[in-house]
Amino acid sequence: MVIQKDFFKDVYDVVRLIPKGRVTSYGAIANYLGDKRGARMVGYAMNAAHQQIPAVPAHRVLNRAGLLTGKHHFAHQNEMQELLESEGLVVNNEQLVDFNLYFWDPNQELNL
DNA sequence: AAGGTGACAGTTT
DNA sequence: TAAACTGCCACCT
Repeated sequence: MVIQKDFFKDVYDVVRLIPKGRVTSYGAIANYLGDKRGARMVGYAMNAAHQQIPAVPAHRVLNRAGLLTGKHHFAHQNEMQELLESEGLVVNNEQLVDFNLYFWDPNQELNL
């Protein structure tokens, strides 16, 4: 498949809009897309994010608790944490410190 | 064609 | 208060 469904494309677009040093949650993206129940679909979409061009900053997308649930899907399991730390964020035991502080809500920031 | 899985989230016990 | 279960919808076998 050359392209992905619009839902996936929209997910990637939103993720690419996340500012450097900020993070968001799957549910927030799903909510922005209007599918509050589609949080799992967002995560599934991210599963194919690695083959998207330009690369989608999937490392900025965490779960509701701020856990790096998807780090296992990266080329290197520490890649996600390294990238987050590279952006000035702090990760402790698979969890982002002050997740709420760095949280980036598309519905709020994009002022839908 | 049908069933099972999954980078989540909300509700209930 | 913390832990566990169910609900959801698209993709894969």
